[in-house]
Amino acid sequence: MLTSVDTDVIRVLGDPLRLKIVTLLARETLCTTHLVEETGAKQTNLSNHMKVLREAGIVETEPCGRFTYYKLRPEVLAGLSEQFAELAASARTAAENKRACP
Amino acid sequence: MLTSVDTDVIRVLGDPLRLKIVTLLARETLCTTHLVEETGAKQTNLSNHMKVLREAGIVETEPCGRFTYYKLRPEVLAGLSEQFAELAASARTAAENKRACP
DNA sequence: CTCTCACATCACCACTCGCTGATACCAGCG
DNA sequence: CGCTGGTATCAGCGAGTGGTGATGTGAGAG
Repeated sequence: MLTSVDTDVIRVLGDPLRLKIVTLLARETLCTTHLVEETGAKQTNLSNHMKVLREAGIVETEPCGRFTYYKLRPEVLAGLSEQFAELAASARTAAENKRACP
Repeated sequence: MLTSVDTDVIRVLGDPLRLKIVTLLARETLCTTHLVEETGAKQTNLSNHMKVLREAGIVETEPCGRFTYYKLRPEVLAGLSEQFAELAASARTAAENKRACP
């Protein structure tokens, strides 16, 4: 089926700041301090968003001394990409499948 | 670049009902009445969501007598898919790019 | 013409969500 | 130890958002 896209991950990525975090993490593994510098957001706010990303399974944490490093889980993004690709492919063939007026 | 993902489309697709609508429209072109039947939502609510989808450029309208047919724009979904694929690909190579602790 | 039906818009309520400040926790350093 | 710095959690506030009922509009049927 092509309905298996769960909205939780999409909703989480729908926030501009979180998407920026994901974009940054797509380049390199970073800890909260780096993210605070890069995004300009408050530490509390960042930590909050990181919790959301963690609970959505989008990022993984890796403690390193006092620091906490975050890295992306590519499978999640790849899965999203594939599901959107399926929808797009299905949509291309569905243009002429017009259900009759009731 | 891989930062060009605009969150508007993602946010719009982050709603369960809207994603269901998109999934249905990926199969066939439907009008509001059909969508009301399929989703069980109120007509007003549906119309509201369709407006959001329309303004996000995800669907197109096609009047047919008294009925209004909606169909997906596959390019938008394909673009999303590609951008997520880029992020995933970048994330795979970024695992060992760990910035030094400050 | 008038009535009906499909659809859109408006106004309102309730709720959720993001942001913030205060605070607690934990690891290393002296 | 006690202190410092990095992180997580908590409570609260304000703004944005989804759902709903009432109402408007426009095209076909009779």
